[in-house]
Amino acid sequence: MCAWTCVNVCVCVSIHHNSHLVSKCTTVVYCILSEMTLDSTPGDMSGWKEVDFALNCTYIVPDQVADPSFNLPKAMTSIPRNLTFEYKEKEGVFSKEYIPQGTRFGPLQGEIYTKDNVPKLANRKYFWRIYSGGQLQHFIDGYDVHRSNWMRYVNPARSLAEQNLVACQNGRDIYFYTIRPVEPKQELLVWYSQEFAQRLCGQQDDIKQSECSRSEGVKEGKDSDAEEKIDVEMLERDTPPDTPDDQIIDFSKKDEQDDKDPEGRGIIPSPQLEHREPSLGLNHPYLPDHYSTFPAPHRNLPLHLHGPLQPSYQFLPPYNPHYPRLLLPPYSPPFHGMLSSRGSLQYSGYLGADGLPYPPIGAPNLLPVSLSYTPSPQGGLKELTPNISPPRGAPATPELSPPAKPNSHYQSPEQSPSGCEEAMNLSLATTKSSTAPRNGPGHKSLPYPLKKQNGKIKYECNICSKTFGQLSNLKVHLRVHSGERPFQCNLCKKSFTQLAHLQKHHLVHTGEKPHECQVCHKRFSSTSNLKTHLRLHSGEKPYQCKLCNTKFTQYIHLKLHRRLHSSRDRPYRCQLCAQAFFHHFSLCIHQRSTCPANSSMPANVHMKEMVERFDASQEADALTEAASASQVGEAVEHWLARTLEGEGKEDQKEATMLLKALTAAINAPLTPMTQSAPHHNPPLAYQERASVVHLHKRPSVKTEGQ
DNA sequence: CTGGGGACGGGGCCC
DNA sequence: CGGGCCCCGTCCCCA
Repeated sequence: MCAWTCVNVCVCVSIHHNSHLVSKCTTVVYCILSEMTLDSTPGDMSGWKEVDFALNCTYIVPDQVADPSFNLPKAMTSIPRNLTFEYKEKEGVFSKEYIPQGTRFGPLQGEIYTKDNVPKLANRKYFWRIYSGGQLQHFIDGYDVHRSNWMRYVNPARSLAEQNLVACQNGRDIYFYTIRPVEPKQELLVWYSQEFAQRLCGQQDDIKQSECSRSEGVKEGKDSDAEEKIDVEMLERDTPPDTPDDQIIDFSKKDEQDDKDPEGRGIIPSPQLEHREPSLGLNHPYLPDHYSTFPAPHRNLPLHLHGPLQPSYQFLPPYNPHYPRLLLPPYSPPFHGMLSSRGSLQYSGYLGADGLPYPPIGAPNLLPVSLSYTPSPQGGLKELTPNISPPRGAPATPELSPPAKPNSHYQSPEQSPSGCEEAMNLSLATTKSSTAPRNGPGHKSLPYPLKKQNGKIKYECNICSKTFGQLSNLKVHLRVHSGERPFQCNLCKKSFTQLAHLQKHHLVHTGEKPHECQVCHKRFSSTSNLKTHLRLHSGEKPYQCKLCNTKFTQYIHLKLHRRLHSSRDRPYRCQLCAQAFFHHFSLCIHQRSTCPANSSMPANVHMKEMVERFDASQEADALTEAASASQVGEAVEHWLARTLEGEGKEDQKEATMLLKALTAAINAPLTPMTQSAPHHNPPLAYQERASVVHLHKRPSVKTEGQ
């Protein structure tokens, strides 16, 4: 923070065109600098207010202003040039280049709702609360990608270590400030400022007004209390328990409440909710351990709902003792921190990723010159609900199918970024007015440049990094992210990303079933469905539950079936990794042999699966909890023998080895690390986590996770 | 709860 | 470069 304030002195004047801000900034900076120099213990920062962030920020990065004719959601086009959307575990916002500490992004944009005019069916996942005079004044709703800006995509930080942004309310706007330098390709992860959290806590925990901030303290309001309850209820509906198998990255899971499209039948994927968290539960630094006892799907919610809308947030302390450390990162030496990781880097001479010099980030005259087409990463279909199924009578596209050129909303060649060979980054991308030379084939109709690999163009999606063999495939794929659905059914107004889908859909209306089963002569509208049907004749059941070996002809049936296993109470939960078991001895085996949190043991996924399967077996059920190690060992042996009947020699050989390991684990003493007492009858912190590894590698049978 | 059918989404690839 | 076709996968609905 010292560094931050120091640089403020140097840079503010040169950057901010707003003289008012400059003068204020300088004044405040000197004050803080002095204070910090005298006493730099982290505790000193506890008094930092949002106004301090506002006054001390050094760089202001405005949103990109996109040409509205591009018809792309503002949430995508507004992203500043030094940021980009990327898809890792999920979609997020990443830095493209070094961003110094003390950089301000924002303000957050979105639909404004007062308490009274929040639509009943509003999706509150992106709600931000704006307070004024201690009262909740309105919400900013980032749900609509056309009204919100890129900030809606910034993921919440799950730990102090990864947090690099802090959210502050300044005036009636929300800004994100970098609280540490952000390295290139690092994800931006935000958490509330202390004050912000306080306000939210105040709402939730009835914190006394006097404990809240001087200027923006929050008064507990009964209205908002009621509102919280509603929110939580909605949340419960919004996030149905997931299937136990977190190994399956399934972005097509449905968010049943909110994602109903206007047609009321199709449900839009909600990747935001899915699989955000590692299964082993990273504890948020602000939250005590109980936090992890809440179902994972809740923890997966966006930042805004981690707030008072969730019970878990109750544990957020109004003043977090850790927080000041954020402001004084240990690696940020006084006076140099801001540029420390860049050595002698000077902003005046800063070279962009494109190798071209450009003025300091955030200078007002530095509005991006490019429309970096960064389609909504998580946007996918979800945020584009209005486009997907436009309200009747107001079709997004004419009632012809297809109504428009599929790529009509992409940039025209004239608008497209430069495609010159070296210009593979967005920094050189140009706007509509650009006269930069066009690139070779495949570039001109894409709104972003493509990379080259060994001289060949790599058709890579800039959102999810999927690569394609042909440009046309990539273009079609991009609709998944942009939400573009150019093919609309003129009968029911449903729209589709591909003409073939529309054509298939038409069969719904015509009743045509072109595919016939040669066995029973039943007819089907699709080959897929015919194929599924044929399994009934062949007896093929490719989907097998690894816990009880029940097989199914359809994957969805296996998924439904698995819930039965996970819904049973598993009272014995590992306190290290949160995996739960039906039996105490299974927990013991787990802790001695397969607990992933026990770093002293090499990860053995086969063993892990064995333990899970045995735990769910009838042999395990038959044992008493007081069973001796030898009795457990005997049961394991019996279970293995039964399970492996008819298995191949290889499997048996492998199983024998595993049995030995398992038996050894039963008899092994607990390592010090795993000696936590079994957790009896806890609320299940996590749903069962199924393994993706298949003990018996039979290609014809797909067990869970396959 | 299981099983079967219907519908749709997405990607590969050929023309 | 886009259309067309095919395939795989997933989910919903209902019996």
